[in-house]
Amino acid sequence: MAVNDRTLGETQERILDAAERLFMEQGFEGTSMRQVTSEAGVNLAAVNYHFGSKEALMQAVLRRRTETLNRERLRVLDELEARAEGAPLKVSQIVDAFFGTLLRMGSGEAGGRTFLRLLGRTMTEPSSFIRTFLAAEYADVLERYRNALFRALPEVPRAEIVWRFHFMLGATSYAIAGTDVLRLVTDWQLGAGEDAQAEEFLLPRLMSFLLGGLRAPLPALAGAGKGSP
Amino acid sequence: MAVNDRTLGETQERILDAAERLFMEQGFEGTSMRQVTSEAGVNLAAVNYHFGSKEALMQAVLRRRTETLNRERLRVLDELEARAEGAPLKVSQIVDAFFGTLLRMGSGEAGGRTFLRLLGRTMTEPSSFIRTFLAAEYADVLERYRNALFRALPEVPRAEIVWRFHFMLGATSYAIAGTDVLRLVTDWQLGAGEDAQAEEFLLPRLMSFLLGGLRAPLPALAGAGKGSP
DNA sequence: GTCTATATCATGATAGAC
DNA sequence: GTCTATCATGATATAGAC
Repeated sequence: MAVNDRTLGETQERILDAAERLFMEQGFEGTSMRQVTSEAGVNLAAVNYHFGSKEALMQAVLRRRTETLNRERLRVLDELEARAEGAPLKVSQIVDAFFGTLLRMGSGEAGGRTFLRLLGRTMTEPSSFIRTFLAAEYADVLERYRNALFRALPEVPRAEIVWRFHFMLGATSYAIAGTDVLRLVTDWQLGAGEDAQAEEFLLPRLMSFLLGGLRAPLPALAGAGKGSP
Repeated sequence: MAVNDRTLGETQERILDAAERLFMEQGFEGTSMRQVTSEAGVNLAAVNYHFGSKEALMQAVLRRRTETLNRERLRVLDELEARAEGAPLKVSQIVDAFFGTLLRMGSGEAGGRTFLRLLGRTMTEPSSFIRTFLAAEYADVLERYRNALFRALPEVPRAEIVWRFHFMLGATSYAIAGTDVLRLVTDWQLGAGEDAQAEEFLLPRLMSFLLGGLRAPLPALAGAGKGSP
C-alpha cells in the first residue's frame, strides 16, 4: 500500500522534522500535537505511540541533533589537544571548536538551520524540563571546554572565564535564534543582501566579537580583593 | 467594603504585576488567564474588561516598563550629548547608557528584576506580535543609539557596528533572562555567593565583555572589498 | 503499527445580573 | 466595576478496531 510504504522509522522522522519546525516557529507551548501530526502527514495518535508524550517528543527533537553536535565538538577538541601534545590550546581554537562547530551545522545537514533557530530560542524557554534536559545533554562537553579555556587563559580568574563563557553563549544563542528586533526596525541593514543567520556572514563576525569579549581587560570590581600589586 | 477598597487602577496594577511574574516564569503561551487572575486576586473577567484580550495584556505588561526605560535612555543620551558639545561620545559612555540603564532597572524599582528576566526571555519569544510590538517600542531609542555609535566609531563600517549591536543585545538578553544552562551543570560556580543577575556583579563584567567585543579587530572577510591599503 | 473515535479537561472570551 | 455562569473551541491522551 502506498500509505504504508514507509521504511522503518520514517514515521518517527517525519514527526521529528515537523515538530522541529513548528516548535521553532511557535515555541513548545504554542504548538499543538494536532499541528505536528497534520504537518507530518501522520495520525494524531502517532506521537503518543512513538514518543509517549509531547514533552518526550520535544526531548527527542533536541536529542537527535545535540547528540551529533556534541559528539563532533568532543571529536574536534580531542583532535586539537592531540596535536598540541600537552601544550594549552589557543583561545581562538577553542572558541571556534565550540561555537564554529555549532554554526557550521546550519549550513551542513538538512534542517540544520531550523535546528539552530530552535536551539537559540530554546535557551530562553521558560519550561524548566527543557533546560534541565539541555543541561544534562551538555554537561560533558561544557566540562571539557571549560577546562580547555582554564588552561588557555591561566592568568584569568576562573570565575571570570565562566562569566564570559556565559556571555558568549548568550550572544550566540540570540544570533542563531533569528528573532532579532533590530531587523524589524526600519533601515537597520546589516549589509547588502546579507542573511544574518547564514554561517558565512555570521561566523567570522561572531568569532571576532566573542574573542574580543573573552580577551577584554578584566573589569575593575569594587571591593574585590584580587587586585594586582 | 473591604473588597472594593481599592484606588482607581489598583486592579489593573495587580493584574499587571501578576501577569509580569507569570509570563516571566512560564512564558506567554504557557500562562493562562485563570492563573493571572487567581494570582492577582481578581475575577476571571477582569482581564478582558480592563485590557481587552490576553495579547493586549502582554503588551500592557511590556509597555508599562519599556516606556520608563526608554525615556530614561533618551534622557541620559541627551545629557551626554549636551555635555559633549558636539564632540562624539566615548563608546563606553554609549554602551553604559544603553545597557547599564537597563541593568540598573533590576535593582531600582520594585519588580524590576522580574521585568528584566521577562524582557530577556521575550527577546526570543516566537510569537511575532510580541517582537513586532517591541520593535515599535524600541525604534526611536535604537535609532538614536545607533547614530551615536556611528559617530563614536567613524573608522568602523556601519554594517559592522550594527552586527555588533546585535551581538551585544544577545549577550545582555541572555544574561538577564536568567535561564542559563551553565548554572545547572555541576560545579560551574560564578564566584562565592554571587548572583548572576544581580546588577552589582553582572554589570561591570558584562560591560567589559561588551566593550571588548565592540572594539575587537574586524574580521577578515573572504572576498570583502573593503580592505585597507 | 496505524487508524478512528472519543474521553476528559482547560482554554479565551462573553453575556448579563448586580 | 465586579461577579457568576456558560459557550465554543481546542488541548493531551487513550481505548479499541483493523
